[in-house]
Order: sequence, then structure tokens, then C-alpha cells
Amino acid sequence: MREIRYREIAADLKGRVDAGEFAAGGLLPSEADLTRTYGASRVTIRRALESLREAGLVDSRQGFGWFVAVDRVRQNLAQLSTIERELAERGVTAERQILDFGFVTANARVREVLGVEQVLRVRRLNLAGGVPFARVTVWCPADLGASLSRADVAAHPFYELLPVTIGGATQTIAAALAEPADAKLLEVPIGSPVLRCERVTRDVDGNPVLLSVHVFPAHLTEFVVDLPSPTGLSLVE
Amino acid sequence: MREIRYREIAADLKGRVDAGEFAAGGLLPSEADLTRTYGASRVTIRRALESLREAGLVDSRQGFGWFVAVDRVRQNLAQLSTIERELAERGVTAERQILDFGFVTANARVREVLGVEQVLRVRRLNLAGGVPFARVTVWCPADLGASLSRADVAAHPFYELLPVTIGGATQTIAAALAEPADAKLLEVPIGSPVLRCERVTRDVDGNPVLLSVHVFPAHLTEFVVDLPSPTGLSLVE
DNA sequence: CAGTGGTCTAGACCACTGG
DNA sequence: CAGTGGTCTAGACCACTGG
Repeated sequence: MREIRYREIAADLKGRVDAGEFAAGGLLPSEADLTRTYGASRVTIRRALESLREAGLVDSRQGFGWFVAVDRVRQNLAQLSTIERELAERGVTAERQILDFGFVTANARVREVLGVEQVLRVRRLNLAGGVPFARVTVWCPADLGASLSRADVAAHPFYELLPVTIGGATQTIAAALAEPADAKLLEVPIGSPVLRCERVTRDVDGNPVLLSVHVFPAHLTEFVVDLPSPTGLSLVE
Repeated sequence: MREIRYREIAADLKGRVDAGEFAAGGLLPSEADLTRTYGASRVTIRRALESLREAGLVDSRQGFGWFVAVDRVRQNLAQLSTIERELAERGVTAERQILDFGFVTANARVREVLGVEQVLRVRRLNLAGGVPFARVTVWCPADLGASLSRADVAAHPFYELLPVTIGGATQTIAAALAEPADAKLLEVPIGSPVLRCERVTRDVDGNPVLLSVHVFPAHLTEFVVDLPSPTGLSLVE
């Protein structure tokens, strides 16, 4: 594998930021300084910095400099980046803690969506760097879940484990207040704001194969949607 | 406003792609051709192409070329629907009640986004069938808003009134609790959950022309996002 | 093989920030 | 004002695709 210089520089800078070499909101060395430090051209330095900006780690202002971003976790829907990947780019380890794993009778909503009576239900907590950032419940038809182990669902994204090809998903995003159980798991006060997402995942033939509900504490999470065409702008107007 | 060459080129190429000059999946001219066509350096041409790749319009393969992206994922992703659109489809009348209309000095966030000191600020309440469902504040540069009247912004979506062509927008979606003033306007209890969206709307050259904040009561609103591609499914896993 | 995109250099001019 | 990032040029070498 050829070494890509701007990626090496980006990785090194990320390490320095994560190590706390620069304060949150603090300035990085100037591009000119970095050029000398890394022995690379300014274009290459900027390319590294832009990739870190893309990851939400740093930002810049013309005439001022590059500084450590003090952003929230952003889930950029349109760019299809995963929250875990963004976290990984910041050097934060993602972890799934399984709270509950078992076959149950579907409730009304699950039956309505998946069209079966018996389902595998998995409840879990997603953590990033040891901090809980999502409480998730996933349901899938019992026959599809028959071959899955508790260790499987802890180690892999659910949809990667299913013996079907995923064709798409529909996700709703709503606001709610933290219920006592979720508040405790997510380490936030009861009644604090949360984002609540419900997702229906389908196979390539359009059959629903997963239903999941995700609860995020509001102070850690926001969704980002890019609307590249004017038609998208009718959104809220 | 200075003309940014790579944005001009990107806008022109986007127009040619949208006009069907290149078949879906078809090759674009080579970078070398484009440098001659546009009289720009290869770096600038690539920057324009990269921005179109970012938008999901084109893609490339080394040694092969740039081609029109078959999987227009991002465009599909932008198909967000809202309660208002659904209401509109049911024949419920939408109404804008202007709370405040005036030219003010930009606050820090507005200045950061729009890059100007003087702005037109419009606060309004959106109603559907007489029920308030959104409290909205819109800022736009004073020169762009100079020709707008209070009646204009009550009668039309803001972006339709601007003397610029809209190129896209980026919207963040977050959860919060209703503040007293918003609670009263939206007829919900103080501290009840709300969705809070901030949107930056840009012209075709990528210049920000509108900043807006939208507050929706959670019980009336949810966002729906379709994720047609399997890659999109890694979103929260 | 000729042609393509991916990476990189060493310059340049400019707008902008802060003092 | 000196220093900063934003944009742009005209080169270069390389890995890769297809014929």
C-alpha cells in the first residue's frame, strides 16, 4: 500500500488533537508552520486539514487560523457517513453493550411492520469512548434471527448479520423526553430532550426485515441533512 | 462578491449533467479536456469535480475517468417530507403569521453564516388549518431583503422571493425543550419536547443567502428520511 | 501502449483577522 | 501592519484502466 502523505499528516494531526496538544477551540499551528513541520507542500497540508474539517475535528476562519472544533456529533445523512465512522475518525472507540437478547411475541407496531408474530428482540446501549450515546431496540422476524448469537449482535451491525441483501430503509426523526429507564441508561436527567428515530429496513424486494428504535440524548446528537436541489427546499416552507 | 472559479465550473458542469449532455453512467470529458474547455488549471477543475462528487452527481475511477453517478443517492436522500406537506396534500391550508419584520444588526451566528452586518430578520408562525406547528426565524442579507415587504414574506416561501437562484441547503435537526415564548406561540407546555432545525440556504455558487431556525412541537412533527442504498444503513449501527 | 485520474510540489495573489 | 487562510497556476510522477 502506497503511503498517502496527506492521510499520514491528517492521522498525525488527529492524534495530536486527541492527545490534547491543542485546547478545544484552540488554534493549530499555521499552514506555513505545518508545511515546515511535515516537510510537505501547502496544498498537501491543506488537504489533510480539509479531511479533518470534513470529520468535524477542526475548522478554520480566513485570516484567523485553524482551530479545534467544539462541535457536537453530527450524523450527516446525505453523505452516508456513519456515526461510528465519524467517531472512529476522532479516535473514539464505539462499543455495543447488549442489554437484552431474546425471542418474544411481537407487539402491535412490530407486527404491523414486520408482519410476523414471533420476533428476535435485541435491546442495546451504544457507547462512544465509554459514553452512552444511543439506546437501541431492534426487532427482526424469528426465522431471520434464528442463527444469530448475542455475541454476534454485540460485535457487528445488525443488518450485516442477516442472510438477506439490504435494499433500503426509511427513518423517522422525532423529538421526545427521556423516559426514566432511558434517562438512566443514557446518563441524562429524566425529561431531558432526546431524538427518537424509528427505522424500517427492507430487503431488495422491499420486504421489511428489521424494525428499530433509536433514542439519542439531544445534547450529544444532531442530524445533518444536505438538500442539494431546490426541490428539497419545500421542506418546511 | 468575488467569483470563485471552481464553483462556476461546478455549476456549469452540473447544468450540463442535468441537461442530459452526458448519459447516466456516461463519461465526462477528461480532466485535461476540461482544463482546456474552461481555461483553468487541473487543480481547479478537480476541485469543481470533487464538489460534484460530494453532491453525488458524478464519480470517478482512476485510469478510467469521471462519469455521471448512476446512484444519485444524495438526491434521493433529500426527499424529506414533513407534516406540513402531508397536510397540504390533504387540502389543509397553510398560513404564515408574521410576528416581526425588520432590519437589524446580525448576531454572531448570523454574521458567521451570512458574512454581513445588516440583515433582514423575519419571525413568523406557521399554521396548518389554524393550528400553529412551527415558529420560524429567517435572516437574510439586508441587500437581498431590501425589496421584500411584510406582505411578500407572509404570502410566499422566503427562498422564492430572493433575486438569486437557490442551489441547495444544509439542515441540522436537533431536539430541545420549548422555551416560554415558543411554548406560548406553539400552544404547548413550557419544557415540552421540540424539534429545532437550523438551515443554511445557498445560491448556486455556494454563497449562503438565508439562515433560518425552525422550532416544531414534537407531537405534531417528525421527519422522514429514505435511505435507498445499503451503505446508508450503517447510519446508526 | 496511450490516456486516465490520484497525488504532490513550489510558487503566486488575494481577502481577511487582529493588533 | 504582518500574518493568516482561500484560491489558483503550471508543472511533475505515479497507479491504474482498457485495448
